[in-house]
Amino acid sequence: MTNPSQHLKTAEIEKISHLEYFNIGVSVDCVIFCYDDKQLKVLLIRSDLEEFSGLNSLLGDLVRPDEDIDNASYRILKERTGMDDVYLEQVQAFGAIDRHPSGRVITIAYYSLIDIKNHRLQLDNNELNWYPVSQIRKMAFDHKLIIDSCLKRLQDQILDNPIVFNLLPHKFSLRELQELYEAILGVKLDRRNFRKKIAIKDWLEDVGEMEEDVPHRPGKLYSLKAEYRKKPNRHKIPAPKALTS
Amino acid sequence: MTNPSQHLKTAEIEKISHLEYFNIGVSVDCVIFCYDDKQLKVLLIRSDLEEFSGLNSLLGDLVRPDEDIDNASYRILKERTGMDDVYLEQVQAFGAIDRHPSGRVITIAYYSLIDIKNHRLQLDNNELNWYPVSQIRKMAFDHKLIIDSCLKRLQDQILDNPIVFNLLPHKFSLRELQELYEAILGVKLDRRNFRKKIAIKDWLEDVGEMEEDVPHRPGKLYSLKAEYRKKPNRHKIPAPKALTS
DNA sequence: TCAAAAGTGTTTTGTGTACACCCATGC
DNA sequence: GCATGGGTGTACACAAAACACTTTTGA
Repeated sequence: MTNPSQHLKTAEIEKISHLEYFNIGVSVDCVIFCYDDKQLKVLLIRSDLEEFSGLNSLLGDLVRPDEDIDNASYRILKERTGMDDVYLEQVQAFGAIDRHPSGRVITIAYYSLIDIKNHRLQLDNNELNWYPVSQIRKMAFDHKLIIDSCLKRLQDQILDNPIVFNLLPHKFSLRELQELYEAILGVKLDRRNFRKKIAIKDWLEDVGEMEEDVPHRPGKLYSLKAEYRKKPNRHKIPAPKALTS
Repeated sequence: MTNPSQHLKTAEIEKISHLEYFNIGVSVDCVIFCYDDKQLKVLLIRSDLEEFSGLNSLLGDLVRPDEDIDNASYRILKERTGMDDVYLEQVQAFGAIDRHPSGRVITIAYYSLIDIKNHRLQLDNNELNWYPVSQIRKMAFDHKLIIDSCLKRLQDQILDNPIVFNLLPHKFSLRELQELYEAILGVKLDRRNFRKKIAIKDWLEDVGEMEEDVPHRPGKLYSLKAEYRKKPNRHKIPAPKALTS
């Protein structure tokens, strides 16, 4: 056996010998969630590809060769919504061979949570619009599959991480919060049990104000404690405990 | 406003107008776990790049333009281990700009579980070897980060899905199973509580045999029920319930 | 007979869930 | 005064955790 170090090659040689493989497009697709009208909605755009005429697609773009993939998703979000301080999280890559009619394009899916009241989009035409997640059917590309994956991930995350507050205004009532959880999880929750669980998590602080202009008894307003507001918890580190002793 | 359909373009035109973006390499990296010597180990290979001389890297390869990304990970596993009926699951993409010295290469990480006793690798040189996860330090590329992510995902999954059995021989004792869980989670478990929880999950069947050649009282041997053995549960669908009423 | 692990149950504690009544406000 | 949601507590079931002794085998 010869010395392994003799087999070493430089990165440059490595690349040149595989040039034909650098022929795949990489895109990022953002599943941008908002909460509006008691529904979880996703921002979709009318596809501009003839092949998908009449169908909606996610907001996405090709990743530039000099651009980090996380930055690409931020860029798309900034370009489309004008917001840049948002919760964004990668879900996974989708890479079926024929998922894109332009050629081989692998896409990396991100989901994002934004407060619609914090930013009014220019929805001045019917190209770009919010659609209730529950009503989304056929989409361009494999985007229905991507939305489903992102929704599932979101459902998993909200149980342990204080991220849903990115979908709400700064001040909100417990009823609003509960309705949001119900919209995301697709289930009805018991009010007393819900409040108990939220209280235990200790995420909220009473802002000392009440709801106004509601046609019933006003509820207290809360906001997320500052310590949780600073940075979204990108790296979930839930210690495995269900089986620990 | 003009009719939106006038703006439609074909996929072909779309691709031609973005040709410079089809200049990114896409690779797949496999974190191949096995369980050996009461330790969780990963299959690593000595890097053949000068830039990473002396460091180990994951098994990976560029995705071919006509190859599905899931298939690419299967191909790598097959080429390296000879096994093709294995548990494989995508974790996420890693796409920092400078993560690869050859140029812009985005990688998609998979983890895999194999039974080392079911297949003896040709480890006849020191290029390819199993390393205990707990002892892995510096690696080529961002592969340490990738391993950490995959381990975390594995830890999450084993609590609800019967996947660890891919790391064990067909027949095993409850002690072996418990030691495996302990190796993956990095914690000690209580024997009685562990057995209770495994019994509740109802994954196992008694094969009616006992351990042999052990220097102590032999334990019963179990195997995973056939219904769980057929197909690994690739699409985890855990109904969110912690907050439901 | 010793070492080493197999096998087994009970108690306590915490969490999830189901459920009902009075209160405050706007109209 | 009526409709609407706000706000609160208790009882039961189940799951998690702590914990110790006897049994079986090989050496």
